[in-house]
Formats: sequence, C-alpha cells, structure tokens
Amino acid sequence: MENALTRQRKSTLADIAAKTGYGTNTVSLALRGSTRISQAARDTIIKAAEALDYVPNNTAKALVLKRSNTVGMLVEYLTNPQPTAVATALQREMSDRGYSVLFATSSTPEQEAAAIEMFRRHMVDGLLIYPVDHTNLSHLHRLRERNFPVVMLVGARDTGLDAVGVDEFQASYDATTHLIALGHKRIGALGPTKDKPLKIEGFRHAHRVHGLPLDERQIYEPVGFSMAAGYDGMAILAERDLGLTALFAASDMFALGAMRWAKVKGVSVPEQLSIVGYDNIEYGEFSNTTLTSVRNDGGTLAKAAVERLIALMETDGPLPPPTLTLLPGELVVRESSSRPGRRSWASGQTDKL
Amino acid sequence: MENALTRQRKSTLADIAAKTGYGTNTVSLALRGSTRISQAARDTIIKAAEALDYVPNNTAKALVLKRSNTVGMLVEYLTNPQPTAVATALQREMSDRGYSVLFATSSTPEQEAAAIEMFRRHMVDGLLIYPVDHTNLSHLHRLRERNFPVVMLVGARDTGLDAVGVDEFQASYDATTHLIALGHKRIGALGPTKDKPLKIEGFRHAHRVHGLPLDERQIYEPVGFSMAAGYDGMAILAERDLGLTALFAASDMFALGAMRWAKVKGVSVPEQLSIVGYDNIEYGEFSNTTLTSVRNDGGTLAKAAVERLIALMETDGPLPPPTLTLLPGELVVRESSSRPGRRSWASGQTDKL
DNA sequence: TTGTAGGCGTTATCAG
DNA sequence: CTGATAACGCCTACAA
Repeated sequence: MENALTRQRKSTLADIAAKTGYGTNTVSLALRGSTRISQAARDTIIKAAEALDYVPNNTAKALVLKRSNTVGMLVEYLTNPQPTAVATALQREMSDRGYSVLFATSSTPEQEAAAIEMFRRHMVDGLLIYPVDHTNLSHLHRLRERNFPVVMLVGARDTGLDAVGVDEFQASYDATTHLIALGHKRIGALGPTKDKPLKIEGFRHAHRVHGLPLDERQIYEPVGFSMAAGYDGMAILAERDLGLTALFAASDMFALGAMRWAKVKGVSVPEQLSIVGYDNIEYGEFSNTTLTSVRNDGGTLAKAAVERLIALMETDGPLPPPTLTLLPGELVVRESSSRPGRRSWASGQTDKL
Repeated sequence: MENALTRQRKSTLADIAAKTGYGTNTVSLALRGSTRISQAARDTIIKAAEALDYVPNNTAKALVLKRSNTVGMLVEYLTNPQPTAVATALQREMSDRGYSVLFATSSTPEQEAAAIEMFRRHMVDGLLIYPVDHTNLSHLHRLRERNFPVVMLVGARDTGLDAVGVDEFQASYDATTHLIALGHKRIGALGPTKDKPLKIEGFRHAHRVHGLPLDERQIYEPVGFSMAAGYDGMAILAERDLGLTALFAASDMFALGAMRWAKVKGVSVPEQLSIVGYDNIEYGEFSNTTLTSVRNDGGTLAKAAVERLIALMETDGPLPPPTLTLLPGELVVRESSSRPGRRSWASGQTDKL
C-alpha cells in the first residue's frame, strides 16, 4: 500500500531553500516573519513558497516543539441536538484560536478510553470531554495528575476536575418546582438515573424541599436517546397508573416523544398532562403545543470551556487547581405546562384510542 | 509558554529499550507484533511498555511513513440534525477502520479553504467534505489532480469528483410529483437556489414534466438554516398571495417552521396547506401533524462514503476515475400532505389571527 | 543577516 | 533473531 503523500511530493522548507538559494533555516525564519531576516529575503522566500504551494508540516513541527496545537473533543454518540450544537461551537472557538480539533464519539466507557488513547497518540495538547459516566471520572483524574489539561463539559460539583457546564441539578430543581408550584402532586420523570444522575437528583430534591412524597415508580430511565425513547418511556409510566398530572423530562427529546404519546393516546397537553423538558431545542418552540423547557446557553458554555482549556494549556509547570464554571439554566415557560386540569386520564383511557 | 508535553515526559521506544536492554528497533518491531522477534523478547517488551505507560507517538510515525492515518471531515456549520447525524456516523466508520478524524466546520468558501489548508498541514490522508457551494468545486478538483483523495457527501452528477449522496434531484422531483398527483396546482418551495440548487431544480423539473406552470415567486430561499427561517420564509410566500395549497420544503427544518406558521395563522395542515419536507428527521415523525418527508439513509451513506475514501487512500499511484454513488431518497407519506381541500386561505386570513 | 549541527520519536534498510 | 544507521520535516542553538 502506497501512502497518500508520496503521490504528489509536498514541497518542504528545503525545496524553498534550494529554489531561493537560502538555507532552510533562513527560510523557516522568513516564513514565520522573523525580523532577523532581511525584508528582501523574506519577500523572495514567501513568493517562492507560494509558487511551490508550500504548506507547513504540522506533524514535523509538533515533533520538535512537543505540542501539536490540536485538542481532542470527545462527545457522546447521541442524536440530541443540544450537545451537538455545543460541539460545533467548541470547534469554532478552538479554530478561532488557532487550534485544530480531533473529534471522536463514545457511548461506552471502553470507547471513551479508546478515544482518549487515540488522542494521546496524536499528542493533543488538551481534551474537551463530555464523559459517558458522570459518576466515575478516575481516568480523567489520572490525566490531570499527569498534568494533562482536561475540561469536562458537565456542570457537576466537587469532581476535582476542571468543568464547565450548566447547573443541571439546580435547573432540574427549578423545573420541578415550577410544576409543583402549579399544583401538581404526582409528577413523572423521564431521564438517566445512573450515568448522569444530576437532573433526576434535582427532581428528587424539589420533592424533598416541598414536602411532596415521591414514589420511585414515578421515575423511569428511557432506553436510548431519542423521541421514540421518550414515547416509549411515557407509555411505561402511564401503564403504572400513578395518576400523573405532569412530567419532567431530562431532555426535550424525551419530552417531545412524550407529547407525541399524549397526542396519540388522546391525552391533552397541558390540560391533562403538563410537560416540562430540558435543553430548549428549537423544535420545542415550534411544536404544535410549545414546550416549557430549560434553556442553557451553548455558546457561552463553549466559549467558557475553550477559554479554560486554553488557560490550562498555556500554563507553565503544574496545573492550577481545578475550577468549576456553573452556568445557570433558565426555565422558559411555554404552553405545555399549566395547573392541573379537572379532567384526569387513566391508563384505561389510552386503550380507547 | 511551556508546552503541554514536557510537563510529564512521555515514554518512548528508547525508554523501553533502555529498560529491557534491547535496541529501539527491536522494541518497535516487538510492539508491532513482528514474528521476527522472539516470543520471549516480545513478552518482556510489551510488559515494559505497559509499565511505562507507553503510547506510540503518531506524529513521529506519520513523519516517517508519510501517512497520518487521519482524515479531515468538513461539514457545514448548521443545526440540521441530518448532516450532523451523518457526521457522527462518518466518524464512527472511520474510527472502526483505524482512522482518526480531524473535524472542522465551514459556512463560507473562505472558511472552507482555511479548513482544507489546516487539514493539509496535518497531513491528512483524505478528506470527507460537504462543500458549502455545490456549484463551484474547483478547489476540490485541484486536490484531486494532485492525487489527493476527496469524497464529497453530495449526490450530484457530473462533478468530476468522487461523490456519495442521496439523489436530491430525483427525490425532490418525487416529492413534488407527489403533491402534483394529489391535485395541487400552486405549490410553494422553500430552499436554497444558489449554493445547493439540486432540490429546487427537482421541484422545477416536476413542474415541467407535469405541465404545471411555475411562477418564480413561488420559490423563496430562506435566510439561515433553522425552523425560524422556515417560519419566516413561509410568511413571505404567504404575503405574495399566490393561492398556494401546498409547500415543498428542502429541509424538514423549514417544513416544521412552516407548519408552525400555519398553526399560528390558523391555516390547517393538510386541509388548507399540504407540506412536504426533506430529511425525515425524527421531529417530523413525532410532530402533532406528522410530516411527509424524504428519507435518506444516513448510515448507508456514511458507510459508502468511508469505503470509497479508504479505497482511494489505499490506491497506489494515480487515483482511479471518480465514482458517483447515488442513494435513493424515499418519500415517506404522512399526515401533512393530502389532496387540496375546499377551504382555501388567503393572505388576508393571516391577519385575522 | 544568514548558515550549520543536532535532535524530536518513529520506521525501514541493511548488517551482523 | 537483533542492532546500528539513516531518514522524515522542522526548530532551536550556536557560529559565521
């Protein structure tokens, strides 16, 4: 197997040196705009470089400088638009600052570990990561102990890592409190409980604070990350026949799936079922019944994360102590949440349709 | 500014050689599983490598092998879930085949050029690209002439480039024909006309083939790529008062924005306005009125594109002639399209609400 | 202002 | 089976 690059020999500093009669060293300096080189030399060298279609070889540069000007970005393999939008914004921010981004996805800790090793092979200067399991971060601690810059994209407290994210616990507490304040007594919840428990914990906390009893069966963890998963999850909650009048969904994807379930089963939203989502994706705003949701500012998040990562990467010697940047999530109230109506629905009703 | 990697010296082949007493060369061979090295030597070397937490330096390897085992992936900076899902799938496919992915986004030709140069600096072995402007591909031709593997993620004919994509022209023709067959005479269209004209061309073609007159004012190009843009676009079409009874949207994002517009303005879908989208995103299926749309199989697309790119990258010498893989787009008929109803709506109606 | 020497970590070539 | 040696393309240090 031939390699891609001998096909068309790339020009190098040496080629420019040969063409102009200068030494490679002078060429290198000139191309980087050093004033140590005469203006005349710089001009001819730059012109020759353009003529030869010279492109600096980052891989050689990285080898000698021991820095690649590249960071790794690791996000979950999911179809949720919110993290995806954040990933795009992160790439943009890094690019604006002269960094390249190696990109990988992972949906299991094994894939995550493999991706991190791939990044290490590529000598990335830092890592932006939305970890699969928010409760087990030892591999990230190990990186930090080796003085390797890592910024986690999760608003979790007391992780011992640099983290930037929305305060999911507080935002979920607020969203649930909104429903409780409206008068709901039996609120279902759809969301992850093991890997990423912060949102459901916020949900629980609201029940505790407001003295509302909570049956564990009110909580269900959907399988997968899609509207279909939300639909199925809502169906399961409904079957449990707990007299729910409201739902807190840890993602708008779940919320909109649940809303579809309600439509199909003839349960009216919000009259018979209030729904609050999370992420404030655009579709929630354009849905037939607009969705109450938690807005998190992905742009600000991306900027803060990138700034922190760059600060870490530019630090000499040992890394400074980890920092947590918690951004507030803002509850946007729309049509899908209201006080509980008179008419209720039972699981029996769903069979009529 | 210190670099990230002197912070913690990484172990190298030389370190393992020193520790085990073998030469670096033997170590290199052993770690790559060469049978030229004795089993005993291999075992001790591998153990030492693990003890030293050795990670091969891809950057050094790339320098000598002249291949980085990395590809560039360049997609547009958009919020459309469909391309995003394809990008994720592409990354997965590449990763499964042992390649890393450098990721960049671009929304202008200038950004696209900058990203491509960045990729060249990183010595990527190939490029997967969804170009900003489908009508001007000269920069990609130049890459190909230099024997550089490029696969374009657009189902466009006669580009002189390797391309894998859905047959947008045909699919749009089919979608429009579906509306015409239902009896619609005045069909609006929302979609790009300059950069990515294939869908609108399919729309036009259906009019020609079926002898339906087409007023240019039936076509509007939304600004931006969002549901909001679709909403605004539909509002503009409505103001033109052309007696539209149906809409073809070149993206479900536009279609769902238009559907929201209809809801807000009291225009019923599909009774007064049939809507057909494109991309078959999950929201469309879970919308209150489910959306007729064109399904394109992103997974198959990603796999085909990656396979083609790898075939090109593994080619010795000159690249084979370009290949076009056109995947069919399948029209999925749902609730949002039906025969035109009796009641029509006028732009005046929209003011009543 | 410019040139020379050495080395970054790896692999391939060629000896032993 | 194993070990030197010479690249790959670039940058820093030191000389001229």
